[in-house]
Amino acid sequence: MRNVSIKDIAAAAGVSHSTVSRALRNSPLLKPETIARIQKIAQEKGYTASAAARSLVTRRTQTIGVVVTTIADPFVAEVVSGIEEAANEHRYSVFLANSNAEPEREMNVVRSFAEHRVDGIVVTSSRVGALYTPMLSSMQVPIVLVNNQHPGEFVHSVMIANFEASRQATGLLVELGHRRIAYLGDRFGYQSDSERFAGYREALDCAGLAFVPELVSHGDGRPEGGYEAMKKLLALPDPPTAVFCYNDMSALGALKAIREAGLRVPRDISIVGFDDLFVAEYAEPPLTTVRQPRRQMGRLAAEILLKLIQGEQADEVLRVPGELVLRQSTAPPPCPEPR
Amino acid sequence: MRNVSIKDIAAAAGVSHSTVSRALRNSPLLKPETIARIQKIAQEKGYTASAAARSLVTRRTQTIGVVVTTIADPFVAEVVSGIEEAANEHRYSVFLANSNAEPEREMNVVRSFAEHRVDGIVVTSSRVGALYTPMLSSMQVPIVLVNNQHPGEFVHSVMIANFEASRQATGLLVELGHRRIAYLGDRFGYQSDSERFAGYREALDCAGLAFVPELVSHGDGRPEGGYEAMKKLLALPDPPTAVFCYNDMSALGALKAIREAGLRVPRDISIVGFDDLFVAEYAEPPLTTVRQPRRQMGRLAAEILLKLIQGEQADEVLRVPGELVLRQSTAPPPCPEPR
DNA sequence: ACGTAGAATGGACACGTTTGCGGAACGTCT
DNA sequence: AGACGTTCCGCAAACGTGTCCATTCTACGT
Repeated sequence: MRNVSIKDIAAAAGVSHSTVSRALRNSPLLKPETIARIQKIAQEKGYTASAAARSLVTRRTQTIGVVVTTIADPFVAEVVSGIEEAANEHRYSVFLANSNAEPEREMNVVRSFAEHRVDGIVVTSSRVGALYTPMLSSMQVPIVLVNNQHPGEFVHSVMIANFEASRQATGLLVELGHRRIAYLGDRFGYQSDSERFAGYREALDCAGLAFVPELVSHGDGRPEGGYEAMKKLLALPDPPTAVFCYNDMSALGALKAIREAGLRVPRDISIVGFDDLFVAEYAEPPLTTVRQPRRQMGRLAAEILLKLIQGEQADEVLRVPGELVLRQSTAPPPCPEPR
Repeated sequence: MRNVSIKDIAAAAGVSHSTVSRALRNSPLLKPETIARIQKIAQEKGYTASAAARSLVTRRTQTIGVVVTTIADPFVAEVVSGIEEAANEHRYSVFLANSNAEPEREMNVVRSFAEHRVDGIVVTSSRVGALYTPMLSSMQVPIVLVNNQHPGEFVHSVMIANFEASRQATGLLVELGHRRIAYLGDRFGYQSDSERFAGYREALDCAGLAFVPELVSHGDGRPEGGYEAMKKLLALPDPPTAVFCYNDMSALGALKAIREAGLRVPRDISIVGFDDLFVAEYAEPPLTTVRQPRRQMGRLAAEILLKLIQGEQADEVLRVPGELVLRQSTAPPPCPEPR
């Protein structure tokens, strides 16, 4: 059964289809009673405009594409939630595509977005494939990145203020009295890792603490990597009394390593994470960490994108502040053993 | 700058646009060299077909709509990941829409899907608003539900085999030697709760254990509710030695309540969850739970939907088995206090 | 050389919408 | 009464593609 079109309504109302079109868009060219009459008929017939036909002539699809490495990543999911929310408020719909960081899927994503003529794109994947960058930008639409590790050739992005947040987090450990503070980083050379590391260094400097290279260990951003990296730190002759971790996932692994070593958090060692993933709250002990306003970041990215679509100016790199969330994985350092 | 169309290519190749259309679709009506020549030109000009124009005439959009309450729910996100994956393999794109369980947004979702003429819909939200059910079904497209609590008027759905999984999980506790096994359920009357409860009852019956009403307590499916419900159980004169929880979220709350009561898991009390959320693995202790093959369920839902779109038959209610994952929150009951 | 079957291609319309332009109806002013 | 300005509406073209039908071209058999 065909969908009812503007012409069917025109026939029913005894007017031309142009008039119907205008009536449905509340054109001031029509007299109010005509508008009301036509809208009533449209309502009765259960009319729904065809986005395809409309966008064919308006050259706007009211649609944005969102690429993610995988929506199964809770971090990404919340960002997308914010994007979708903001888009919806502006009557935009979102196409979701997972790239899985696979070149083939990345091609599919580009093709799909191009064919559907999305008005703009938000990329929420830490890594964008090299070959895929030029393809994305070749399709003449605005693009906004969220927390991207290689913003390189793109202009617009929304990012967490890594440096400041990291300095603040490390600062907390300093204030608690720690003097041997380790940095458990990420080994992939991401921009966020170097920024967080820089914040860590800065906090040490401010406190007049010397930087000790042995106190830096690298994981892989996941619990397994954090676990191994923490074991190395624990094996030092003089282990740290506090560890600032690149992210919560690493911190989870670190917690496990510490537990297995028979030590207690925060009594023996303090741990600070980064992200405030849901699990941070339910770790044992609940993790002190830096909250990233993920949903908000998604909203902002969408709003910047929508501005760009309207042809307006928008922030090029927007830094949003993190928030230090105090839980129970941080405490003053243990008293030196009495001797 | 306009996108290059089929006509531009026709002009460049000195043929009619119909020929180009055929060439791009590898029609056997054209001779191979013409096809090759035209495809080459299309390639050079960076041609991308317009999905809008195409779907206007084919009456197919190669698009499916996915409604979720919120993509920020990790459970949902993984299901969606599976849906998107399967859809992509069949060259379908997905529209993602969050309903947030708000009537207004639900209306928006329906409008948006209707206007975009999606070929089918997957609903991954535990609750579908009453008013919104008829709207969805009014738009003449196939619909598949995933783990929906009120499948009511819809025909097709994919669900976890609650009863069997729950019986098995409770059975584990029985085998470990527990005799006072509690059920920490959900209070909203969801179908999954009653099915899981039924499985629990069945396992008790099989083991010849009497059902004790006091050993049933209700949370709200979230940690807070689980926490409160567990406190009630702990306050009993003769508390349970094991608890089977409606889901992992409730179990997390239960773990917290137990910790606060100064008891240890699993030494004093065993806990089993349901879902195998990511956090289950990193809870303290790591949680024994029932894994739901979320991604797989998403894939299946998409595949059923795609079959329906092709006009084929498909399973009406597909039950997928859960998998009991043994971790460290379960052990034999404590020895009775020596006296 | 000519008719013809079959292969290859073009013409035209349709899909559903928006919009510039022109025209009819109506009222107002001189 | 005629000129003119408004108000309201219809006509037609356009967006990019698919496809039926008609037409041209090619090659073949006689």
